[in-house]
Amino acid sequence: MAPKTAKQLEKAREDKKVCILEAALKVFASHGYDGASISMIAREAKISKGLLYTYYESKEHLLEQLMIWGLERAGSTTNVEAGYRIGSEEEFMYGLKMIIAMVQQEADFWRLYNMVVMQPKMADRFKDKAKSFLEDYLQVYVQYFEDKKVPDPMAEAIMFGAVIDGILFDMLMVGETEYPLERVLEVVRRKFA
Amino acid sequence: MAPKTAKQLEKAREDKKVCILEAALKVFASHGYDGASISMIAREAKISKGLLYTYYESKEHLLEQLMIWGLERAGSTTNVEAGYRIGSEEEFMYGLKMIIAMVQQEADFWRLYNMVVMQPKMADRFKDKAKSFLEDYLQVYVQYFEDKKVPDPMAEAIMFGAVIDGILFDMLMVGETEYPLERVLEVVRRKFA
Amino acid sequence: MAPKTAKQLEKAREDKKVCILEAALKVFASHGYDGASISMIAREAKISKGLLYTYYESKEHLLEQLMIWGLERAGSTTNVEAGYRIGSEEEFMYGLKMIIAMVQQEADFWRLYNMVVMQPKMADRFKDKAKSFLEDYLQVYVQYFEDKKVPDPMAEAIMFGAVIDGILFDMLMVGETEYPLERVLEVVRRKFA
Amino acid sequence: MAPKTAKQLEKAREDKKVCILEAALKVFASHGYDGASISMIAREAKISKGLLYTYYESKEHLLEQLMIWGLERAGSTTNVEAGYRIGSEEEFMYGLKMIIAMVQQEADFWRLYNMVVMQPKMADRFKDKAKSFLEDYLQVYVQYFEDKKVPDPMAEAIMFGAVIDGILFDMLMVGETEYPLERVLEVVRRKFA
DNA sequence: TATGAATGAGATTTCATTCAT
DNA sequence: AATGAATGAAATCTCATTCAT
Repeated sequence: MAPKTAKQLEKAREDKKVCILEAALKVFASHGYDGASISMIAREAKISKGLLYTYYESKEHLLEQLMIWGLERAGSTTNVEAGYRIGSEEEFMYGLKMIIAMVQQEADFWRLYNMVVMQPKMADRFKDKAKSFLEDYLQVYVQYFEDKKVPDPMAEAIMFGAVIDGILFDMLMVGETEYPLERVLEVVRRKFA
Repeated sequence: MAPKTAKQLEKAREDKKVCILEAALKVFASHGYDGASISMIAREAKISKGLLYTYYESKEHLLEQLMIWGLERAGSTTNVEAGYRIGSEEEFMYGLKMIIAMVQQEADFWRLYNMVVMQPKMADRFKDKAKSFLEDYLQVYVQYFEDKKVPDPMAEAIMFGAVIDGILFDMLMVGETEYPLERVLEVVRRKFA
Repeated sequence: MAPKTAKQLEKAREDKKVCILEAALKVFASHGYDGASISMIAREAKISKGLLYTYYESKEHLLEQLMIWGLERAGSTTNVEAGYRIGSEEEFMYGLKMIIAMVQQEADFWRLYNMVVMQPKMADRFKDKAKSFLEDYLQVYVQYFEDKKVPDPMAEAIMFGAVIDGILFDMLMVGETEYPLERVLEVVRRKFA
Repeated sequence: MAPKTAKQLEKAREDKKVCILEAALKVFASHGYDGASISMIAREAKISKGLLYTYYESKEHLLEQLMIWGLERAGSTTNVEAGYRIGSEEEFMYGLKMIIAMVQQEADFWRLYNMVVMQPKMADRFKDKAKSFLEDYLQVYVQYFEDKKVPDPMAEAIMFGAVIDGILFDMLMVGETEYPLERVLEVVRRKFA
């Protein structure tokens, strides 16, 4: 049952690390970083506290890895990359819906992300990690608004970013089932697309 | 130190309570609810730990009073009340700037507010408190967009709310000095006013 | 309203001290010495904590005075004094009923007394206070049993003391309403009177 | 220090729990429940405060387990069970001496027991636990007195119970060395056996 | 006389982390 | 690799006592 080769061993370690990250995400998201305890996370991951420490050297380190992992997943889920170019209104709306779907799916991560960035001391430690993700994003939309010849494409893109952040924030806050997403997206289309 | 008359005593108590709230806000905002300790708050307020408990019966109660206090201040700072009606584009923009100024001034409170509402268990306990404040707000803008005859005034108002939330979120996150507020507000004017 | 003469003043102080003792008794009896707080006692006595300290210099001192006061009242309620002599079976039973009535009336005191004497450190401090009260008592019964020519009057008196203590203990424990006192006293009469 | 097999581990846990109970008993008995502190108990048990909480979830829970443990030991030490029947005066006196010996041996427990049952709030929580122990006891003596054809066997048994309680109370209070137990037991034999 | 704000020590409890097995 | 007992520091909270008014 136990993996034999070095490769299998490495794979098993990776799987366990992900399993721990998932447990940590669940617990951090519902109790906050400080409100969560290592015991809770270990219990959620169905391993002992001691073992957890062989994968992540401290609670702080675990949070850090969790943020990296979440942002990476966010980056790879949305197909926005540095070179990507939005070609049509349809593509614009499709991309928007993708982002929202991704946040809905990873609601725990984004709730945690929001909590973390609101704490200046914590935010500083993760700013770099979010930066490239956000900048790629912004650039794609600056390009889109330039193509549309709006007066101040950068400001337009920043404001569009605020729209997304605001919608997501409100949805995470009130619960997605109660939010009239379709109607709001229709307004977004009228204003931006 | 103890004033003589009952009135003065009551006044002194009130002052001290506000002093503690201010300290608590500062500490909660920068460390989060669970990350903040009563010791830190007492030190910030320059009183002993024990004394804090003659004013607020528990850490939880202190947070609750802080949320009430902050939302009340927010409600009284902005002149948005149930009956208010926005009459012109100038008034619309003025109101918007007021909100932003308020949040900038009370940045600590809004950072804390954001952290709290992201934690489902905590959010539930404060939903009622925020509800009337938010509903009054929404109603004023629904009215404004109705007057402007936009297709779906409710959705427009909700989306406009998301714009505000998004801008504020981004500003709280990156720090207000780095945020190109003027240019973004210009875009808002073009889109909504 | 305030008393003028030194005598009235002294009287007022005495009254207040008794009022505090009564409050302390109630609170100590239901929470135990360590489980009771000065705040609770002051609240029960409807005075401030500060004022309490002008009457009793410490919590310990308050307990001590309470024990003295209670034992004195017990001594004065029962008409058992050093010289007293029980003359008949009727007097014997009457005296027994008096003791029981007294403890029922002063149930709080005796509950507290029991708790205190079970703690070796505390008991030592109050042994002297209870001693004379108990010795007078014992002597009266030794005399009675001598008159009755029982084989070992001292042992008989000690055992009779145990009977009283046991009945009272059981009554304090189960609650007097549930205790079949009449029937038990009838047995006592058969055995001892 | 941590044994290997699950069985050994369970055994070690059980041993440690008993070790803690013994320490708690000692400290509770000499300082009372509220007067005793977790620090004192941990020090007595030679473990850290923190560890105590992996065995007992709270001070209250520790007391509860201590009462259960003590009553169980009392029940198993005396050979009085529901079906047992006292057949002779010798057996009667033997049983009595057994009870007294048990209480002498477990003096700390009974001192604590007495303190606890004197506090109405506490007593309520332990009444059920003591009930079956006491009822079995009572029943055995009711049977004995029925066999002896005394007028009111139930009252006789209850009074006999009071005798035992009284003797034990007095012994716990004055210290067993000073109590003329032999002579008093001789009186008991004359009256009841 | 009377108040209750204020303190500081200490209470109960939690938890990140270590380590023997 | 895996466990969870063990620790110690720190958290929340309580309370006897003092003191300015």
